[in-house]
Amino acid sequence: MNPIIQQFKRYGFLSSEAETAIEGRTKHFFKKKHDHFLKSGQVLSSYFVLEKGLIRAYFYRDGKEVNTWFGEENQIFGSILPVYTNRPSFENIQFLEDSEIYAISVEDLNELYRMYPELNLIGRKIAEEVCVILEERSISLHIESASERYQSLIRLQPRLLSRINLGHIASYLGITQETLSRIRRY
Amino acid sequence: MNPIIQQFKRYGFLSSEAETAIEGRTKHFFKKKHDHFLKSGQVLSSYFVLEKGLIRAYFYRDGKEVNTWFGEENQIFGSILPVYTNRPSFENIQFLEDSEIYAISVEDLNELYRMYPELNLIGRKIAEEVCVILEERSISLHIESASERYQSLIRLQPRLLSRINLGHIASYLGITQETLSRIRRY
DNA sequence: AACATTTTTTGATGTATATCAAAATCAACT
DNA sequence: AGTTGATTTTGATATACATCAAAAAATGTT
Repeated sequence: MNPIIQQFKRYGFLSSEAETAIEGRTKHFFKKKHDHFLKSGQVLSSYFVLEKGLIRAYFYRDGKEVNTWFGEENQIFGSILPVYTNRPSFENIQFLEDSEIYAISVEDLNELYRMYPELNLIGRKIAEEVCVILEERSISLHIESASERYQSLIRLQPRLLSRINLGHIASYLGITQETLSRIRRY
Repeated sequence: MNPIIQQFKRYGFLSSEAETAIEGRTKHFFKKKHDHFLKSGQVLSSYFVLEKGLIRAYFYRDGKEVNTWFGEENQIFGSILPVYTNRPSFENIQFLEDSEIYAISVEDLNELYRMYPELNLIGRKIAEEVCVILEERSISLHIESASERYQSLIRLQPRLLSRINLGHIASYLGITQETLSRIRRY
């Protein structure tokens, strides 16, 4: 079954008409490790679900990459900014493993919101869930030391550590790779 | 006119029935400087609009207060967590000036979502806007130095600085008051 | 297996910010 | 206006983390 529909159903009721309409707009891709799904400023971002694989979102700051989040299987993602403003994201999204992905474009999503207003409840729940996650992330960055942030990451996404190299993790935590290496040594 | 309705209308269409229902559930308070609107764990938080005044949201960490945001006139606030989970917030909300406030409880809001599903579009837009703000805040905490965060705050909420003492601002920025004082001296 | 490349660790040193203590300034009240 | 309490600034020192350089370990390739 289409994993976008599957995810949507976790948040609220979906009529069979809406379901069919989503089905018809869902795109299915296979991507290789290191491929990019979105390049900032180029494409209007979308909601998507990783059927298999691993992704990171990052942006550039002073010519260097800064990771903002990692995505694993069976979650729904997408930066909210394009959905809210209809402008492209500043984020790039790259696959860190060979991946299989189901996606729906922002244009299609907004059309679906118009055609099936019931979808707005699901959209609201998803956005509210993202708020809760972002609040936690802000608090972690606000008050935790580097080592506490590392512990928080282990708690929230334990499987990441064996799948991603230290440089990417350090960038996500807002510290250098050297500092992360020393933190792990204790 | 009821400022909650006024704010809602910025995000989408409101039927006159929904408008009347919101009107009937809106509460109007006057609060003194230093009063609390919400104490964490006690009351289920709500959406509200400051007609006049100034508020801060904070929580405790190791017995010390940490400010998470400040609210000024003509914005809509409320922590999303209780709306999403139906559980009380960990945040306290305190008035920093004598204030006038219009509020709607989470229970009432959720009832309104059930009675007038059209409201979900407005709720979605509000949650999406909060996501965008929280993303900015996370990035600021992630990559900016203390002094850059201070500049960001000046840019986003310039009027705060003359209304709030340094200790509160420093706590929001995640630095000590002494460091903020030195940053301002240049 | 040997070589090249990437990733992780280690060491030496620099910098931003914290901590503790006290002085200076500002605001509130009689 | 003078006294009291709160807020802000200043100074001395400590700590967490960054930077730069290089070694060590792991991984990929022929």
